[in-house]
Amino acid sequence: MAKGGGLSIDSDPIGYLSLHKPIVLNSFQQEDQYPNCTHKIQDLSTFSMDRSPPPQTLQFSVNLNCTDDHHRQNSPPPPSDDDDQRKVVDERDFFADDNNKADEASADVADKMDFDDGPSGIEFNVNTGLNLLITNTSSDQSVVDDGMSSSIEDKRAKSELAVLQAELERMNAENQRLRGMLTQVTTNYNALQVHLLSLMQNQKADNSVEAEEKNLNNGNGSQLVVPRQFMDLGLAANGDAEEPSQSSSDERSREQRSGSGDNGKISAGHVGDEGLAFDQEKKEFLRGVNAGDESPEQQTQSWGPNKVPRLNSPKEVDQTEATMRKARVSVRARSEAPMITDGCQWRKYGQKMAKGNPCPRAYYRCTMAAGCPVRKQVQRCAEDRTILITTYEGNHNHPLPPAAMAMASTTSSAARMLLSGSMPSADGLMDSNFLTRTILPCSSSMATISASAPFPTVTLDLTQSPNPLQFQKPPGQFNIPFPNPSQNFTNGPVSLLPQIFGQALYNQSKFSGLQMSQDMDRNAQLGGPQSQQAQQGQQQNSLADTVTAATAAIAADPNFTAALAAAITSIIGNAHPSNNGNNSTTNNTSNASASGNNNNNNSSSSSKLQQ
DNA sequence: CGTATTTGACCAGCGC
DNA sequence: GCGCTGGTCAAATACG
Repeated sequence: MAKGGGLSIDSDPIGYLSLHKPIVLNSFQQEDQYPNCTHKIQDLSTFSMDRSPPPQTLQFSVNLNCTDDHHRQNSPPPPSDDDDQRKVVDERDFFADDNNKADEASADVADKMDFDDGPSGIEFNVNTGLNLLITNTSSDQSVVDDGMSSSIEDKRAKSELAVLQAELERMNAENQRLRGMLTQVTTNYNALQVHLLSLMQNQKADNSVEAEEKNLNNGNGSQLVVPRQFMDLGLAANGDAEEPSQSSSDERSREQRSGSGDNGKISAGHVGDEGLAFDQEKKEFLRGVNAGDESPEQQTQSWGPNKVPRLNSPKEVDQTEATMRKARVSVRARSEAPMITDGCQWRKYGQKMAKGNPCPRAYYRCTMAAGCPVRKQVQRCAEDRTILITTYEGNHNHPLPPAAMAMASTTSSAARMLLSGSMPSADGLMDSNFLTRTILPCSSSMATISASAPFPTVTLDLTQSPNPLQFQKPPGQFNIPFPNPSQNFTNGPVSLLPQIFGQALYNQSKFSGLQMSQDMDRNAQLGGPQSQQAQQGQQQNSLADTVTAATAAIAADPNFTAALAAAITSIIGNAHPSNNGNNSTTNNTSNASASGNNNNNNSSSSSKLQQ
């Protein structure tokens, strides 16, 4: 049996295809049966390759044009129209040394035969879709045996194979180019990160100088003092548990309601908490409540004599607190599950029907540690009930698992983003244009800041509605791109998000800039002379924190390398006026990312809460 | 029996 | 002051 033209596919260095094994394309019939057969390979240009780990698949189709009539006489009847399935020919058959096995393989190859009565005899086309299972071997020669021994056929086959090789080379070149782009993007990302850190460090230095100067000039910084609640939205998830704002007011009110004799429960709860500054602070507060020597408002004012200086006006304090303490972060995601998995343990403590929404709103509190003040509300969107709206409030007072740290970090950063953005404005409205221009130039509706609501809220929209105005978002908003924007979130992908940011949080500890940001938070909470300046610096840094968290998250996991490229490309592309930013890239990469990260960590979340 | 959930009641804030 | 609404409490209930 004569072999056809040789097919040699070099192993591509990039990994697109590693092919050394000889390929033997058996004819449909052996040549000794049909010596005059003039099979002509018409088309060998359509093929695709699979980059998945070995065994790899090379899939292409072969059109054979035969003018001889022997096939009509001996060939099987034409297949039905739907008989176009492509068969996978096992390597054992294709690369068999003896003809018998090759013949067996040949029976698997014939897929589609289109008969055509030509003027000079019978002519029919054989359109064969091959799905070759290829493994990496040491052989370096591939041979196509179409059953014909003529040199003409061999040459034709060779020419077609040359086309194939050329296509392979083209794809190799394209792969190289894509790799180069990825490298470039990664380099740019690193450069931006370094630049960001340097800017943040410079900012810190400037703030320190300014703080000293102001202290010298004014003697006190009370005029610009930020309420404690405002500063509590730090990176508590990093293990730096801080007393969140919500808990302060909540427990204050609770204490007020319960009276002085009902503090044991709360106090006991804090015994087991991490050794943190706010514990002493709260104990002092509880002591004050027990003593009953201060009204709630006075307690608020004197909340932290060692933390935050008293404000000039108690009314001013209350108004500021009322606005600031309730800063929230809302996450919108498509999910059939009643609650997204965020790594924390939650206990439901209430459910109410909210106005304007037929779906009830569920109230949860974190139960991972006694006295953890974090609350969250879960409610389905009235317009689209597949969308789950989860609103987080407060900071955890305990260490969190990575998955939980993720969401906590995200919400914390987002909240600080919100607060820092609203700070400079007297009416509580942030300069969204500034934020949009400077930090988040992309225009997709992924995150929204609403400072006009009674409580300033950051909304991270993971649903990416085709119409950003579908949910009537208020003015003053900017967006954060996520690598998985258009995914129809189920419980799986939703829970993936915390993993992303959780990993990012691990990396954050390596970033001096973020550490500096945390230091600023501590300074602010300690109410030291640099608190207000630190807060000012925080205004800039908090924005960068979130962006850094997102980008670091992607970079942290090799599986998200493609997502990194997509995300940054999206940002760059959206920043460019001529690019309106399509989602195809991010969609593809996100899918790959999701599939590459199978360790969907539901970890410590209460399974009951998922039902 | 311990824990989690449900659900009606209560409270605070806000607007009229 | 009254009503509305959001948020929380806590007794009752469900569940494992």
